[in-house]
Amino acid sequence: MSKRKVERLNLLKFMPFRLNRLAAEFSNALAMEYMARFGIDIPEWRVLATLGLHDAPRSAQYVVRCTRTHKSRISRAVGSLVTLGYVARAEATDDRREVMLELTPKGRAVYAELVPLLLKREEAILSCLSAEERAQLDHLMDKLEKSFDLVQCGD
Amino acid sequence: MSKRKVERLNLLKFMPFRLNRLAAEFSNALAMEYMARFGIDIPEWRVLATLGLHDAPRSAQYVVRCTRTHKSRISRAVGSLVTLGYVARAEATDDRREVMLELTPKGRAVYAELVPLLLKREEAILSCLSAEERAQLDHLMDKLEKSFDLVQCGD
DNA sequence: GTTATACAGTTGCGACTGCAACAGTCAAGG
DNA sequence: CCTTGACTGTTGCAGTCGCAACTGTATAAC
Repeated sequence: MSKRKVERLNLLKFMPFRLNRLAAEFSNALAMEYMARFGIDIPEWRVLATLGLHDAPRSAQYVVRCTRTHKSRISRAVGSLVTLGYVARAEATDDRREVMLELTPKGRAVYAELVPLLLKREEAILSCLSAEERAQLDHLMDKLEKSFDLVQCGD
Repeated sequence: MSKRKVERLNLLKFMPFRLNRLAAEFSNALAMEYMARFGIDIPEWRVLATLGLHDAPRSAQYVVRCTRTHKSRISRAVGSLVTLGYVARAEATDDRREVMLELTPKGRAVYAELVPLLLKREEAILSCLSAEERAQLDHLMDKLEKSFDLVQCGD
């Protein structure tokens, strides 16, 4: 009768658990900012951020690819943003299946106001790391992302 | 009329976004294993992992603290695990508000089978990093966790 | 032109989640 | 003893999510 010792696992040192916890804390710390101020949630913020990065309209499919977010989520987020008057939908002239999206002036104003706030908050949270440590973190995450085949957003 | 340049933000370099994406990928890569095999999901796995780490029964509240998971989620996860026959509920003798939880022999068997599989998978995913890089990652996450006041599980 | 296949985006549906309200229990103070 | 406040765990409810089915459009093959 073998009474071999059972291999144990400490959840607090288990990578998926730690990542989930950290991601949730990080998001919550920043979400306060825009949720309260402009009535948008995280998927909506992702759409805003993607459209705000460019000056020309983009298709919904493009946003899906860039944000790695399910198309149904993007579709609903776009719906909310249109209702809020932050985003305008327009049919594409060349391929009428696509829906072209762009920020309205009101949406651009929100974006311009939001981005510095968020970057400042991110900065505050990362201030517990030295410059070198931040560079390490960036490098490590790059490596992990690449190994997951999470390649960049093909423009 | 000031036409100042708008500050932009690249979502792919924005920490909460990256963390969320990485956490989701990591979890999905491992969740396959136990979801398919034993019909449990992530919150259920967390309960299993917490109880499996100790030999004596623990209260539900203890699991809540260790996993940083909402008590309603834990309550429902425990319900499923009891139905599956992996966990046994017993009233606490000293404080009858508490529900003491422990793994059944069947639950222990699942734990013993699952842990090596998960550690192996985690290992495979982290194999894109050198030993030094892994130490760095661990160190950086420790620092971030501490700065979020995510302190250890008070036993 | 017609058919078949592939793609973009929307929506109904079932499952899951967190919040808040709740019942049961405990401990302290009068 | 009784009341008050705090704590543990459960549950109803409303909101969100992903999947799969669907509509409408484009493209290719014949």
